[in-house]
Amino acid sequence: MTDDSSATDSSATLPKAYDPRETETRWYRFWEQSGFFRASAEPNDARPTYTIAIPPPNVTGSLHMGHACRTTFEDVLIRYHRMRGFNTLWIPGTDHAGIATQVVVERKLAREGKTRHDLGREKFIERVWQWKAESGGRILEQLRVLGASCDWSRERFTMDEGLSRAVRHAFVTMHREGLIYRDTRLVNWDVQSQTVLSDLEVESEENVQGELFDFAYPVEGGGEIVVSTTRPETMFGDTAVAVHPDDPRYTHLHGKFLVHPFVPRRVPIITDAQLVDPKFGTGAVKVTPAHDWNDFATGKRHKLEEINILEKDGKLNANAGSFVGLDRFVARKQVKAKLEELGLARGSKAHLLTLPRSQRSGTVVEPIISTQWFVRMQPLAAPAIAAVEDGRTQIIPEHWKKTYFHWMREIQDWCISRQLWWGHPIPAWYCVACQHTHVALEAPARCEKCSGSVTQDEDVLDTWFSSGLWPFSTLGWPDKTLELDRFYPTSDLETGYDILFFWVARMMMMGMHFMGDVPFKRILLSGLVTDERGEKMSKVKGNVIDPLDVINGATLEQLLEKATQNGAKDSGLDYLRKTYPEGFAAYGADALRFTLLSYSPQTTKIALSIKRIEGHRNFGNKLWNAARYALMNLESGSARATQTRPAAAHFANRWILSRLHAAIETTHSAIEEYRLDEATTALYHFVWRELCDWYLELSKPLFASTDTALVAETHATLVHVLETALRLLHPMMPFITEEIWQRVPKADGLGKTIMLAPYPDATRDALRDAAIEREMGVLQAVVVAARAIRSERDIHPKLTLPVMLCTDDPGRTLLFERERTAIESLTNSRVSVEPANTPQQFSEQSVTAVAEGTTLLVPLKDLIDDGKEKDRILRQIQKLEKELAAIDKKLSNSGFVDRAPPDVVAKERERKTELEQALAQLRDALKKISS
RNA sequence: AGGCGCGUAGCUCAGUGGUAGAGCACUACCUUGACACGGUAGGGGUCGGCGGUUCAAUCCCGCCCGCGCCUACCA
Repeated sequence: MTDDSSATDSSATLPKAYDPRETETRWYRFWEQSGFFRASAEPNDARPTYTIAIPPPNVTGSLHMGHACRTTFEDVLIRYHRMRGFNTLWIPGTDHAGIATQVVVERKLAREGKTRHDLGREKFIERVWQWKAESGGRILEQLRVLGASCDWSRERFTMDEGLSRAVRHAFVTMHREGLIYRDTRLVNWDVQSQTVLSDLEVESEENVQGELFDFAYPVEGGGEIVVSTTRPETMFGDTAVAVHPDDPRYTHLHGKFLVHPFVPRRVPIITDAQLVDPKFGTGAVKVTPAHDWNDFATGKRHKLEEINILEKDGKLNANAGSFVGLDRFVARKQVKAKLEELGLARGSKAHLLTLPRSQRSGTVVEPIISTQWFVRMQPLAAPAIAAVEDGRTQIIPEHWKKTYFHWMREIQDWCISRQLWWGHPIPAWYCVACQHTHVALEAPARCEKCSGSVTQDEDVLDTWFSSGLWPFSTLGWPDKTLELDRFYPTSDLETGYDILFFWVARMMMMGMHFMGDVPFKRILLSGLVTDERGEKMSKVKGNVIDPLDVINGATLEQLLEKATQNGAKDSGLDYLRKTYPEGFAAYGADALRFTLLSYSPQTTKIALSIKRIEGHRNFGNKLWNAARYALMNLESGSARATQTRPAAAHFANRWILSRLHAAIETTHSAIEEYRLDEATTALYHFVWRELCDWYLELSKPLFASTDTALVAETHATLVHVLETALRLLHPMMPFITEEIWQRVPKADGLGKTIMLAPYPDATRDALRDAAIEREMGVLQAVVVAARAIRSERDIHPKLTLPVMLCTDDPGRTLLFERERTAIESLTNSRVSVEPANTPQQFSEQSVTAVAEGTTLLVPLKDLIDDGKEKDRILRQIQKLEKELAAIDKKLSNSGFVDRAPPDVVAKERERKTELEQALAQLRDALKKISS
């Protein structure tokens, strides 16, 4: 804590340092209560629309950096378009997040010593809704803290009535069209959550150190055949052993049978060239059709029996004989032991394998045979592929297109039923009497075939089924609404690349299918936010950075406490201690936003650095102080911001208007290209380096002038540039810009809020002036050179020095004479403009520097150390000689002169002349010292 | 195994076929009436390696090394 951070300066209207905490909530409340976020539903509103459907966060979740990142990006696009006069709609909402939410509630129940089965389905779902009521909406409050300007009046939830109706409608329609079907096949089973999973919900853990276990099956009538397996317990489901048809080792066994050592079963030896690689292991493969993907296919080829050996909880069932009731991993050990005992074990070796794990529970997924609902994907994928191919939807960055196409072209049918209780019930009913299946929007009273009674399918739909409809279900679909008509297709979708398949691809398919048009025109895929080491944030690692802690501040103790609560390991706590010994200051939402925006969208990893956030907090403070300076000076005049460029004649004023022009244009094109990182760089540079470092400094002597017209012009320029810069920055830093903007003196009728002010326009707000910029370049070079002399000589800033600017160039002479006061003010010197040959005539000892064809001469009789001065000049000479040599080499190369573009050659020649001139001047200076 | 991406200053990252950039960190000096969450001036890089194309390569192409991710397979 700095000692006087909250102190106020008596002479200024603003506190010395900007404190975001109180400001941010205050302005957000004002915006929301004023209805500024609302999209227009006016039937006659002719403005173009700009729409984003928010990626709905988990309703019971809380904000993480990934959300913060996307939300900020979306908010910038929304605010930018709103300021540009679009009818903008940002639809907020939440997802019911089936498994995730159910697991959380089950865990809470477990703490009471109960399971969901103790409660029963109805009571359990009540508990989930209760939990949703408690924690739901928290995450939306957190989006508000970030400044998200969503149209909250249109907030949706994937399980609310309207969206549930959309889900039923989609299911029934697709079923009628033959795109949804029910089938019995091998699926991924999560024994912990006790539900089936889609392929995408299975993650593979690579290079796990496992064991390849060999054992022998006795052959009927004598002999044996040895097989290898990583899952010995599955042998209860073995219904064949396969060998390669051409493998001579096993030819004599073709057609024979094996004796299962544990259960009364004859196991046939089959030949299969597809399954068996004779070079692997023993060349003989046990076949378990009910529990392995390849074996399932093999079983179908050979019409093998499919024997399920697992209960839903992963324990072995009655098919495992005396092993019944054992957990799969316990069974594995015992099977091996028993085989040893029987003398059938044939050794084992270490083996690297890939384990399929449930994305949710982390448990090893078991393939089992089960009856489930599926979506036929190929017919849906085709139009979604075409839409990206022909550019109706653009993917940014473009390289993700390949990944999208690859997945879409190899797409597998999607298992959409889940054995959960929390989710959309499947709108299917089965006749108790005749088993007939009814799929309908509402429950049928009785079976349409036999009039028997019906019961509803007990399963629910995969969460992603409802989120796939999000871009249009939130707009009222399946009804034909004004909103659908106006806002579909939406404009941009911003999300993490990790859910490209889960969500984005499915929205594309659903959108094309139901709306006949793409759901969004652009897909913007952002990277994953990691800690500063580039490691994925995880609760166990303890490296999770909560956006709210960054915004509101947190002590190290608070960070450690939170990490501990989340189950962080000691190494994680050490990391926190080491990396953030001081905790976080309250950097504010603006600083966090600006930082998240500053990372290139091309990158797949956003290694969030707190130092960078701090730097952007400092940037906000810089802006704040620029405003303090401006407001303080404006008090003495009557200048008002008008949102129209003032007529400026003076050098400094014209220069800043010219730089403003560049800043506006760069920001504009950067946003249009979704390069918000470039926009932040441009704005940072403009505000700090150009506005503060140069213009504000140049304005100081102007305000001291007695020329009242000049002072008035400078007032007008200053207030205009400040007000425009605020508007330019507003989408990225909404809070501080509003806070300052409200205090800027403005002409009447400029509105109540910066967020509805027009976005700056280079033509209206600024004026490019290339000649002035060139002059300023000369002035800056001379100033920098003079300052360097001071700095290298350790001359105290308070000491005013004489500086001679020696040149024969009439333009420069004029410039230096005209801007003498500016140069003097920027360098604390007394400037005189002299002829170019002055150094030769100057007999006193002096320090020399060369800039822009001008020799700077600073007579410093008492302050000069000849040796040091000589070294300094020599170093400068060496540097220039090196550059000159490189240019000479190029120019003496006929290939370059003949074949390079003429302007490039001309540029090199020009630079050569400059260098030669500068070198001559430096050598003169050197000679003078040496003599 | 295939695909994609990455490798640039101590750190985090931009970038370009024509003299290598930013922020932070670092060094020195400075509390000057906007700002020490600051100012001024500095130091620091054979742009992962090797070849090729080119007048010219950090950038384009090929190979290699290292890292990350995705998809598939693994008895």
